[in-house]
Amino acid sequence: MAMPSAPRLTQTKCSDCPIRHRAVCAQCEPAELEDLERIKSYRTYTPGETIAWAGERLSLVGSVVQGIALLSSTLPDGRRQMVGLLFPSDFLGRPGRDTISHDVTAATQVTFCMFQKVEFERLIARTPKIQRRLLEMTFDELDAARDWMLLLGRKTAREKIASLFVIMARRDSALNSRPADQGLRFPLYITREAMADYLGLTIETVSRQISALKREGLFRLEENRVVHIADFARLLEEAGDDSDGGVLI
Amino acid sequence: MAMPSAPRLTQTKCSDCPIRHRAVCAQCEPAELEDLERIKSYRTYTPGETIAWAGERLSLVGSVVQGIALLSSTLPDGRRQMVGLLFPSDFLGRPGRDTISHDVTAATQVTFCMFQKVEFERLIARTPKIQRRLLEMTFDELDAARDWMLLLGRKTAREKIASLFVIMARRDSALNSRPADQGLRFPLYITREAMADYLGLTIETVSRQISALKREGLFRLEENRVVHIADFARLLEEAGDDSDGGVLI
DNA sequence: CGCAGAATTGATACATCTCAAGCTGGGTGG
DNA sequence: CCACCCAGCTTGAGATGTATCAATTCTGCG
Repeated sequence: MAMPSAPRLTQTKCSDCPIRHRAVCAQCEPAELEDLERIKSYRTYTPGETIAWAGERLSLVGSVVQGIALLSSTLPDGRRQMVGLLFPSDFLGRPGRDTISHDVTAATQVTFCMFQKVEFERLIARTPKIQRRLLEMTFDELDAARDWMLLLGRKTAREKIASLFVIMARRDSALNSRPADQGLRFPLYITREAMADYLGLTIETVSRQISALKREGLFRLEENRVVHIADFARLLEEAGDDSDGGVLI
Repeated sequence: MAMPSAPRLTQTKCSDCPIRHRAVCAQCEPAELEDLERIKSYRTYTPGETIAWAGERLSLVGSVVQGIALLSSTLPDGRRQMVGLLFPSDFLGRPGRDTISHDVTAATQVTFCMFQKVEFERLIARTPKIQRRLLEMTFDELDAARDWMLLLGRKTAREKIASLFVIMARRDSALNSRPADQGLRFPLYITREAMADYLGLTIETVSRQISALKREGLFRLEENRVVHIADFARLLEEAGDDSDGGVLI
């Protein structure tokens, strides 16, 4: 399995959209989808491209349709911390605010289904179902952020790497069903630097811990970019959280 | 200034409520407040008391009216990380979920204005204004959690302490207007252990850094529990984030 | 083929943790 | 009223995990 080829999306029909049942529009009726279709537009960014800078005015909000985007904060002296990893169906932006609080960059080629913020605000004001879905998604992100706080504050470098791989395996398998005969595996969409920024480590430590876990047979790497997990339960154990017996989802 | 005396609340009228204009009910009209008044009830917990355990069924949601509550997560081996600090007007619980994801404890005597979750859900379903306010508050908490991720992942112990004091000074001054002639000051409602758990440090490191900053004249401590800040701008600088010139709020 | 960015590996430094001892203030009971 | 106690806090000395600095080695690509 090579890294994803990422064909450029030219999607227009919501009913065929890959994130139709997961995104902010998940609970919409056909009539409500038509409302959305009238005001949506697609935007695609190339890997490494900056989508927005923290503090910038951003008059758009929207969902990741394809690819991965990164949210990060930077201290004045350059230290950086990733604070969010946006997978397909995740929502970017905040209705009711006109600046964005974090830097947003494209990790891979990434396509958004965007709305003008003012139009989206009008829409949620008259469509409580969408507002409710957005509330659910925001609570989910808050829970995820808090879980990440536990990782950042209390886990060792080894546990951090194992936890990251667990999360990425779960998120990937929720989105893509891969042939089961090849075992559990997922692409590492992000660089060592992005991993380091997500985990609050340096790239050297990330590299050393990946090497150590690999050496101990927890996974193998295909061309340094695809992880093949040998024993998911053992990886979960290394992640340090409650060992719930190795259930994937 | 001694630690707060915390008179027990026997509040019943929303219109006199100290958090009336900040909590989830902030935008409610008098008629909507009546709806809330019918289903609300007060609960008070004593310092140190456990309010709920992570994973537990919790059929209540509500707002902190008075006092401080702590949200934390624990790893199987006992390492703990605080993931939230609930001040008056902050909301606890998640409509649409019947378990709570974190441990909740009382740092001080703390009083909640609670609702049965099912009743609150019915209420927000017919009162989009409350749902909208809850969405705003959840976005604010998400932003705060992400800022905390930057602290946990990238700041030094010294910066962490300075940042905590900045946050506590801001939150305290937003709630209580203190006589200006005595300079900027706020009570440390939480123990060194809670600070350590919030900052991802040990209590020894917290203690050493507090001593160091105190020695350098950034603040003084009154009976080890009230912080008198000598130079807020300097404290902000020590916190490491963008030095925006020492504005309090 | 050779270059540039990304990743690995090694040697050393240092911030924070760990373990241990002592201090402080408030409460209790003789 | 004083001696004691205990939880919370401080301070010290040494251990350790991760950062830092510095080479190499990979990998993809023109």
